[in-house]
Amino acid sequence: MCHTSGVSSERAAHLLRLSALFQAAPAADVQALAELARLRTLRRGDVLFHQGDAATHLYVVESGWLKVSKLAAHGQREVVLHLSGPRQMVSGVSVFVDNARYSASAAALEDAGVLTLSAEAVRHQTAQSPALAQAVIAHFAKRHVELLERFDDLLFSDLNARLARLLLEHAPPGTTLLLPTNSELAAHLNTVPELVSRKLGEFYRQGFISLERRTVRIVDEAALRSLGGP
Amino acid sequence: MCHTSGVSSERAAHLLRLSALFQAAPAADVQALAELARLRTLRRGDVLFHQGDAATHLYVVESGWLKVSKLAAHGQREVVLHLSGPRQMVSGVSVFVDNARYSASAAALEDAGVLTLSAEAVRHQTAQSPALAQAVIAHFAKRHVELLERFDDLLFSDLNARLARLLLEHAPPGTTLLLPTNSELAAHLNTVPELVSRKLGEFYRQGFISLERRTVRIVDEAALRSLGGP
DNA sequence: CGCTTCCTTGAGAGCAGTCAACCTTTGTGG
DNA sequence: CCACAAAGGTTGACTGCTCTCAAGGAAGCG
Repeated sequence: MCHTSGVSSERAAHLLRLSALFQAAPAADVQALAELARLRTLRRGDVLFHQGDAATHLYVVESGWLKVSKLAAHGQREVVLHLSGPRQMVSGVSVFVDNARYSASAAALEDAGVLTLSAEAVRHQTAQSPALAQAVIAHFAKRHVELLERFDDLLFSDLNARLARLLLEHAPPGTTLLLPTNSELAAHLNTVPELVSRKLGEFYRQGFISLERRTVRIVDEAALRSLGGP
Repeated sequence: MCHTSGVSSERAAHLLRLSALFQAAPAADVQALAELARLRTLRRGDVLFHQGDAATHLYVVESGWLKVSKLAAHGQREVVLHLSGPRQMVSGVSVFVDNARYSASAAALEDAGVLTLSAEAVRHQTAQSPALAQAVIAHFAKRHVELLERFDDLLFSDLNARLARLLLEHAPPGTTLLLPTNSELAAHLNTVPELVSRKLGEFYRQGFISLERRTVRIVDEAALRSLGGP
């Protein structure tokens, strides 16, 4: 599935210092963490951790993209909470809760490399370094606000609105976008692939977007905005 | 609407030290905050802050209960995110985001008293006191996990399951519970009062609960659990 | 070319939401 | 004590959105 290897502490320190979370922390603190870091390689589709697993590690993406998602109990339903790219932290939250389990799953969207840090080490370093603690607080606060926005999005909007907003965000008028699979879109919109297909078709027929193969371009921005607004 | 008054710093310090957030912090740090604290009195229904207001203050509940909820854009729809009672913090998150606005609203469920602390002062003290920073991190992490559980609840369960779980949680078998209004229940379940009425009626007719006036008691625990489980 | 995967489309079912009417309870003032 | 009003609760009929199932078509890859 995936592979863990040692990594020079200089390289790890370099990566950590670039990360959003650790860039504010003193070099010495980062160095201490870096010595303990390992680099793990993921292939597209590999799962970094499953929802419910004991939260033992914190990860920093080095390359590639991960998706963090929640899975419905029995069904196949999946909702994407967040995408994490280079320099971003994954699973920061669970690590700071006692005896926590991951409350979501993380998987690689493409081949990726992640630095793994043990929860214990991170907590210890954070307790030592006020600057690092500040950075963690700022990160959590930001993530929390993002999550609340997602709440609004998923609870108060119908599918037309969610899809319209997704298109406006990812394919700003004037640009073009190669769509991922309908399944992946569905996971972002909290729906099923069939509905994505239908709605895209409707938008096309109504002249809101142009659609060629899987390439989409916004034609009628105003229409999409009015769908996304209310 | 509501009333702000000075409060002796000894009393404020005492309250703060009892709060979940500040109990781990050094006395000197708490004292500094307490000098700046004011006590605000709310009457049932008063709104402490509205979603979208600039996030200028952090609040610690002294007495009474507040509900933190999100409101749908135009409609009347409301979803309760969290209830905060004595010693609990309200709006901790927004205060640590730059130029943030409250991402939810807070209102008093009953007459209440809250200590108000300026965002600036809290951020400053947190930067000074590592122990306080640790407490903030632990609090945020816990809140984040709670929010993700709410996600599951609202996105992956139908109304029967949500109501069943709410009943099991608030009226453990053997105990009895006086229900709030259907509107309030609806806000917890992300639905409308009519549906709450209907579902409670169904549960009663099926013999899952006993219902007299507004007093409910669980009769068939297994049935409710099986509704809440899948 | 055949396999697999994904996309598309139709038909139908179910849950949730809306609207409107009516009923119950509560509290107030005459 | 009654009359009344206001707030909340209940119920029925109806609509609409989303999901499911199933069949068939297009695209990518060996």
